[in-house]
Amino acid sequence: MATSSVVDDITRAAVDLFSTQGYANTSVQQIVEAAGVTKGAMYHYFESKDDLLFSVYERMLSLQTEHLEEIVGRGASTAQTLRDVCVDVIETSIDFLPEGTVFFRSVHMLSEPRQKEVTRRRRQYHDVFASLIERGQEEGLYRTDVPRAVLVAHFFSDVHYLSNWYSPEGPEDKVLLAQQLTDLFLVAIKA
Amino acid sequence: MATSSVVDDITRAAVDLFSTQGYANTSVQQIVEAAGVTKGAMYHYFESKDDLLFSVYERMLSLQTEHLEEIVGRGASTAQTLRDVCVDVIETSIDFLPEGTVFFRSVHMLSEPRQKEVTRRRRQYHDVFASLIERGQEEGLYRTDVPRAVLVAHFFSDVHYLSNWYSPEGPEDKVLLAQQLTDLFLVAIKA
DNA sequence: TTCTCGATACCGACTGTTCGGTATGTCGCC
DNA sequence: GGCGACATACCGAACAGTCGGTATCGAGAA
Repeated sequence: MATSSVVDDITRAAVDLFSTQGYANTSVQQIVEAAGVTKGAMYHYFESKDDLLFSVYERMLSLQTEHLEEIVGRGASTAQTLRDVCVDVIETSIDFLPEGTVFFRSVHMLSEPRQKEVTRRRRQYHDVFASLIERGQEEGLYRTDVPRAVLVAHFFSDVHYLSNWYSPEGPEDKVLLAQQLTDLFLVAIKA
Repeated sequence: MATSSVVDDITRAAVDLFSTQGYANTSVQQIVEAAGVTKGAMYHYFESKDDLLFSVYERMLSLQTEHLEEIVGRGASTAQTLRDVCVDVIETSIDFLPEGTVFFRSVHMLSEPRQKEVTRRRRQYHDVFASLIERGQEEGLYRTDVPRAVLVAHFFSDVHYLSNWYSPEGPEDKVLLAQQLTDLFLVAIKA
């Protein structure tokens, strides 16, 4: 289909501009010009500028949830599963660094219902993560002197912060970094 | 001075609105109405909306830099100094939670020069922090198998992320949380 | 094969409104 | 009488979204 190309072009341009200029500072006109299409085309495929932003999140959230389910589904040990989940979410966050930038900067610009939806989806992810830690705690693997919510937040803070300092052109390698951050986390929560 | 009250009222209203609605979604009109003053008053004390945002950062950055210098100036051991710095920055970040929200969400909305200035100031802080870790590494206290930049980012990610999940009304106590997060960090970087 | 018709995929000038910023004025105080 | 501290009406630009159009195409009737 030729349509998918148009949609992709628009999405790509939007992510690019949103991540460098911010959502509010980017006009629809800029996006369509960068994508090489017209406003009419954009409003044919997207309901609103808001909708465009949401679609960026949609894609990321779906992908990460998918990965999570796949990894948990493997049925490995708790320790191995948690490690794999950590590494994966860090790696995919690096793969989608611009999306992450947009995400953390501009979720609050979404309309109420959409913001709720995003929050709901993220919480689902966090809940699975938290239950993994809980299982590990029951197995005596992880410390219990710090509230689980703090442990979870402690991990996701790294993921969140990536878009604020990591540069693919920098010295850090993606795979290595994912292992290092995961290791820092796992060492910290060890019983 | 009565003026300081007006300035404070405006700043308070701005932080409040910026943190709940975002910078771009908050009009100058809303701010002055919430502060109980007029546009004229605001533009008498602030150059622009941008200036208003910057002043919020100014205050936070100055305070944290001040604290940092005081703590380092005490001349305690490296381990103790680092611990104190960590606890302090977490605690003050909690004290200035709305400011933090605004900060991390809207720095990119600042004008180029001001953004540069903010980045410069933050880097200064990070550099002092990094040199503390370096000193600790030389003393054999902290691990050296992970790049220092990663260790630094790992810590500041927690500080950064606070405004995304912590609620003063929630079950976590400020002082306790600061200790817990600091502990997680220090355990992770131990040699 | 040709012609029609509906539908999908766009096009781009236009509009209503919002909002940052300003110009001009007023009022009290030194 | 002039200066600092505001008040208020107003301006002009930017911008999201609209709307009346056109082009292309596939299916079915003739």
